[in-house]
Parts: sequence; C-alpha cells; structure tokens
Amino acid sequence: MTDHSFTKNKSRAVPVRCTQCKMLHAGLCSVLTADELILFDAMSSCKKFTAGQMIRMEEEPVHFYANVISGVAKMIKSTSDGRQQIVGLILPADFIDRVFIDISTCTIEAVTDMELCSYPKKKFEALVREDPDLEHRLFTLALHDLEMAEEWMLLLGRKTAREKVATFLLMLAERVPHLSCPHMIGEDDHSVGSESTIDIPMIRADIADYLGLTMETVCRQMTLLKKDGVIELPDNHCFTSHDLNRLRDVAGQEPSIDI
Amino acid sequence: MTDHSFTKNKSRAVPVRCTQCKMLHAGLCSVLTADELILFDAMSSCKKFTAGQMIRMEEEPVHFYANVISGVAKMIKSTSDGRQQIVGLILPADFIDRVFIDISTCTIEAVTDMELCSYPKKKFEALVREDPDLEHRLFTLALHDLEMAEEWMLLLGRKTAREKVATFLLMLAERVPHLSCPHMIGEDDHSVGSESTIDIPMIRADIADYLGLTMETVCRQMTLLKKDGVIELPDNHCFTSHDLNRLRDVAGQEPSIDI
DNA sequence: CGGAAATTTGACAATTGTCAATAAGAGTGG
DNA sequence: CCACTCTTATTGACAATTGTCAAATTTCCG
Repeated sequence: MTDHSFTKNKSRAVPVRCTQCKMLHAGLCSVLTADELILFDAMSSCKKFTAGQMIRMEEEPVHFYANVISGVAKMIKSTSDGRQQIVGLILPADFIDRVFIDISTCTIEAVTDMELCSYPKKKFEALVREDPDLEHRLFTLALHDLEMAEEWMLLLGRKTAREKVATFLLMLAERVPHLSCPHMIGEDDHSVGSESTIDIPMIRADIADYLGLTMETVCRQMTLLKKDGVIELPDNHCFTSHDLNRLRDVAGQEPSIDI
Repeated sequence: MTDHSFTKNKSRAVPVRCTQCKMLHAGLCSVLTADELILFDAMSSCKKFTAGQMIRMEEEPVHFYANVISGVAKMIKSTSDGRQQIVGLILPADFIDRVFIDISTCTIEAVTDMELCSYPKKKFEALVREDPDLEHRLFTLALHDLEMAEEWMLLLGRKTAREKVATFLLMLAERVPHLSCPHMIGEDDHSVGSESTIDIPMIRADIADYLGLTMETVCRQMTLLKKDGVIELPDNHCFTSHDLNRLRDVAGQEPSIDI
C-alpha cells in the first residue's frame, strides 16, 4: 500500500517541489489539503511559454489545465473578420482554463513570458470527480469568474471610454498590487506608502481589445487622466495613482460638479 | 425509516406534482433522478410574479432559488447614475440564480408575468452538497452561463448595432423556438414549416439594455433589417425570418459583396 | 547605433446617441 | 364598441463620442 492510498489523511507532508513554489499560498493550491497537494504534485509538470505564444486555440480540444506561476495571458474571442475581444485576463495564481470543457471556447495567448504548472486534463478531472470538496472549490472559482464577466458586460455595454480606462486601471491596482513585471526586473518595486507603481502587463492594443475600444482612444483617455491629475505615467508599462478614490469616482461615474 | 432515506434507490416513483409539470423534461429537473425529484418536490413551492416586479435586488441577501415554469425575467447590473445593462435573460426552464452566492450580484426583474417553482436557499444547498453528481450538473450549468457571457462580451465590445440586433434575434430564434407569449394567448402558433413566428418577449428599451444600445438605434436597425428583407415584423412582439442563414450572416459579419 | 515595434497626436469620418415630435398599440371605463 | 389615456415604437434633425487613417515620436532591444 502506497502513501497515495491515504488520500483523506490530513497529516501527510507537503511535497518538496510545492513548498518551494511561490504560488503555494495562492489560487487553487492554497485551498488544497496536504494529501491533495501530493497527488497534484505527482502529475504536474512545468510548461513555459514565451510572450505572444498561443497556449490554446478556440474550438480545439483541451489537453491540459494549469496554474499560472508567473506571467500574464489573455483569453480572446474573435469575429470571423478578425475583430477581437479579450474576455478575461489570466494572472499569476489563476487557473487555465475551465474544468470539464472539452473544446476550448477561447483562444488563450501568452502576453508575457509565462511559467505554468500544468496537469493532464483527464487525470485532473478524475481527481476532481473523486473529491467533491475540491470540485466545490472549483465551482466557486467559476462563479467568481461569472461575476467578473457580468461586471465586464456592464463596462462594455454602458461605460464611456474614460470610465472604461479608469475601471481597467483600478482593476489592475486592486487585483495585482505587486504583480512582477518583466520590465521591472532588477529595479526596486516603487511601493512607497499609499502610492505605489502599478504594473500594466499589456500593450495599448490589448487594453483596447479588453475594453472594446481602439488603441487610439485608450491612449487619448490615458493622456486625459494624466492631464486631469488622476494618474501619473512614469513609463508605458506602469502607472501610479496618488488617490485611488479619485480613480474609483472616474471609473464609476464622473463626479458631478456641484456649485 | 422513511422513503427519503433511500435517496440512491433509482426505482422510486416521480411525485405527482412533478409529473404534471411541463418543465419536468427541461432544465435542472430533466437531469434529476426520481429520488431527487421526491426531495425537491417536498421543499418546492410555487411563486408568482407579475410583469415589472422585482424578484431579487442587487446586493441583497438571497433567500430562494427557483426554476422558471413560465415567463421571462432579466438580470440587470447598473451604474450609480442609472445606466443599466442586462447581463442575462432568464427563460422558461432556466434556473434562478447562481447557487452558493449569498448576496445577489444582479437585480432580477420579471419581464412578463411569471410562475416559479421555488426552493429555500439553505435546504437546496444542503441537498446539493450531499449529492456530488447534482452539484456537478449545476457546475456544468454555470460553465454554460460563462460561455454565454463570453459570447456576449464579444457582442458588446466588438459588434456593430446591426450585428447586435441580428445576433439578438438569432438567439431568440435558436433558444426559444416556441416560447409561449402573453400576446399570443388564444391565437394559433404561426409555426408553418421552416418559417415560424418568433416571439420577442421584451420591449425595445429592454433589447437596448441587453445590447448596449439605445432604444432608437434598436428601432432603426430592426427597420433596416426589415427593409433589407432579412426579417418581417408582423407586430411589435414578434418577428419572422424566411432564411435564418441570412440572419446568421448578418449577425456574424456583413456578407461582403463580391463582384 | 539603428531598425522595428509601440505610442502618441492630429484631422477627419462615421456610427451611435440625444432630444423632440409623431404615430401606433394596449388597456380602461363609459 | 368607442373615446381617452398611457405606454411603446418610430422617425427626423442634429450632436457627440469614438473610430479611421496617416504621420510623427518614443521606446525597445539586438
């Protein structure tokens, strides 16, 4: 009888590989028991992708799932004539992509270089089906994605360009306070008290595809937000905000100017 | 020991109330075992709402879930200044709303008069947590909603007004081929061979909120589609299409006019 | 340094929104 | 059944936001 048969014993030691993983305490792995970690560790392998590489193609069969160790990816849907809409960003600690879907509904493309901790689809699913608690946690993750999607529909359908850009920057500030950025390697991390430099992990054209705008409109709105003193733009890959509440106002609704 | 303790016995009889329900073979109930039906039947109650009534308020605690027996509802998200976006339509056989979410993320409003088969939230969840297969089926439903949401993000962010309206009509044609409509009661059902009258269960303003447009733009595009012979509009609450493939073309992309 | 990629800016066009007026439909009560 | 009223839908004229195209800068990276 091997250790693996004692899957419900809570006292098993966490695998060495996982103890050294910086994502152990984030995302899916953070809610795994020691025993589950042993099983996942056993079937995981490290996959690397370079910026711009396709990770998954819409309409094609899915062969693996993965946890993001580092880097950023985008989930894209496109029309037949090539217009595209980013329907989700995949950041460190996030899961790629939806369990139990056999044919991918989106193209997934690496935005930066990426390290993934990957699991074979069938094995992963078998493990999930055997462990209702785990499936429940994955369900919860999917419900959270659904909430995000609804929020983004409101943005795409009803917000102005200015609000869209502000919402995007705010999302970055709230979701990835200290996302490591390839452009930052070797530099200090700029975090100073309440004001910190927040990384923009994608180019303007990607932001446009995420917000349902053109690159030019994104540029103009960023410039306007800068002129209005809502944000600063030290360089093209990051921004700072002196006052996130100000940004929050702009993202929701233009604060009405009372007399 | 009562019958209820034999929940895994597949030979139990379906409750009488359920056998008379026209939704028995649709949506969630269609995938329940006879035993599950007994349990659900025991805790279900019929709730009625009239057109325009609020079923659920964003940010407020959820107390019940429900299956739609008849009628249509809309899920709405709004900005602080009152612009609103419909993030989902709830049609007969659909489930209201997401399991395991304690605070509603959307306002849900009845579009027409509705009959719901409602379940107390806590009891329903307890039952689901005891039955991993059932939870898996609900998970699958949520994943389907997620796919729909992504599709709609592409529509909201990247499609033209004409494509949006065509996509909406196509969705109605494909999703609700014979949705019963209050305006049709007593009339014959118009279904004649390949051409059938498809019901539009909401007013123009709602369509606009669903497509991220204004009511006026929806009107104009409908009129144009009619002038172009893509659809006919016998009255304000329905349409017909001689050729759904034509509509499909318009919904995806304007067919390019080759010489 | 030098070329390619990304960003910014400007001038102009086009789509969609706003506002207002009119028409058509639906429900109510006499 | 008709007049009346309220809601919904349509249409027009015009405005505004955002997109398109092109050119100029800036940044990136070998």
